[in-house]
Amino acid sequence: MDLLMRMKGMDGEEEVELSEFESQVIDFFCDGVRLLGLPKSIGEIYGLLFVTQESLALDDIVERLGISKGSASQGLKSLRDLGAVKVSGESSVGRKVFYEPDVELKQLVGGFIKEQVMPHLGSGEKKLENLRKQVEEMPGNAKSDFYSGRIDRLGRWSKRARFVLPLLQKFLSK
Amino acid sequence: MDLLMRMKGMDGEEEVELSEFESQVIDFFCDGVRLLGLPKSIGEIYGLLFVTQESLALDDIVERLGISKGSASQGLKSLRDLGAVKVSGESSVGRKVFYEPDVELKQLVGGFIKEQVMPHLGSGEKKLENLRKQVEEMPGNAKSDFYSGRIDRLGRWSKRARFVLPLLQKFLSK
DNA sequence: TCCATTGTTCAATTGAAAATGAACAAATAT
DNA sequence: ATATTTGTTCATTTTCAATTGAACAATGGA
Repeated sequence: MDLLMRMKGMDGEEEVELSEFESQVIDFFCDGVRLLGLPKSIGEIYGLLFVTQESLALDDIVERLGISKGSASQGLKSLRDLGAVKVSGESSVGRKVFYEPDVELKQLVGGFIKEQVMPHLGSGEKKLENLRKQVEEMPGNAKSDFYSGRIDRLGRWSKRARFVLPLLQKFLSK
Repeated sequence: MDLLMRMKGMDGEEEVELSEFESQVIDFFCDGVRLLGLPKSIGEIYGLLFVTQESLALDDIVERLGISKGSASQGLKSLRDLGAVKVSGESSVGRKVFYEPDVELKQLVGGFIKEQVMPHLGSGEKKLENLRKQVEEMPGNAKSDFYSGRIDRLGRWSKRARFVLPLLQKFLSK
């Protein structure tokens, strides 16, 4: 790296304040992710990518949002897992990675369902199975009948969810 | 209130421990409400009602769950607002109110959509409208075109949500 | 090789939201 | 009237998850 680039590196870290418009769009996504029970930083990062025409690297995100590198790294990891951001091809400099948002609602919802909802549904069903066994081992009486009915109902809820979630995705396609 | 009843009141507050089965069902609902971004106490209260054949009053809930009266009161209010619990008729003693759970999935999901999702959707649309105005006041150039496209996209997301949510409820009915 | 750049991990800190508990209100019974 | 039961409110405390920041890889360039 030559002198010129080093100098650019030194004072090139302009604290590029977010415009009012950018801030408001980012806030919009912060609200959105809170509704989904995700950390605010994820909304900030996705919001910044959404409102920025150029793809951004981790350092850009850290500088523009004023968050820590750790937060940005973890947030980007979550967003990658969710399929909400993708790696842009135009890297070229070293191993630096640039990100851009996936802006297709269907993909976003699909990723959320797959990563956040399905795992919970699965572990819930395991717990249900365990509960059902406990009921079967109880002495048969009015109370165990009541419990059995409740567990049955939970089982039906679970089935409905597995039926409806893929449908939901389908209806978002077009 | 006579002496007998007073005495019953004194040692009638048996710390009725939750059975292992009851605890596990309650845990099940705690996990569930966390996924929806609601406080744990709401899951506990609904879970207790769900796993109890008799309808319960606020004091019963406080005693059996070992939570504060304030928590129970607020939790029950939320659950009433969500339409997840209803007041049982069989009160009779004073103004004491007994609760039982609504166990119809369709009702529960409907209440959640109406109380939690729709308000957010509405306030989001107001923000969007405001953002669109800001874009219209920008000097026309490549950047404002990009912004305009993004805001359009968010508008379409919102429309899709309003279309799909009622559909979701419908598919849970039977 | 060795230094600079880029990114991850994780223990410690912080902060936002939930729970507490005491004061208060409202209704009923005595 | 007065006391008791029942329930709500809200300022404080607690809790737990998100964030930080420093240490640690891993890669690439000089």
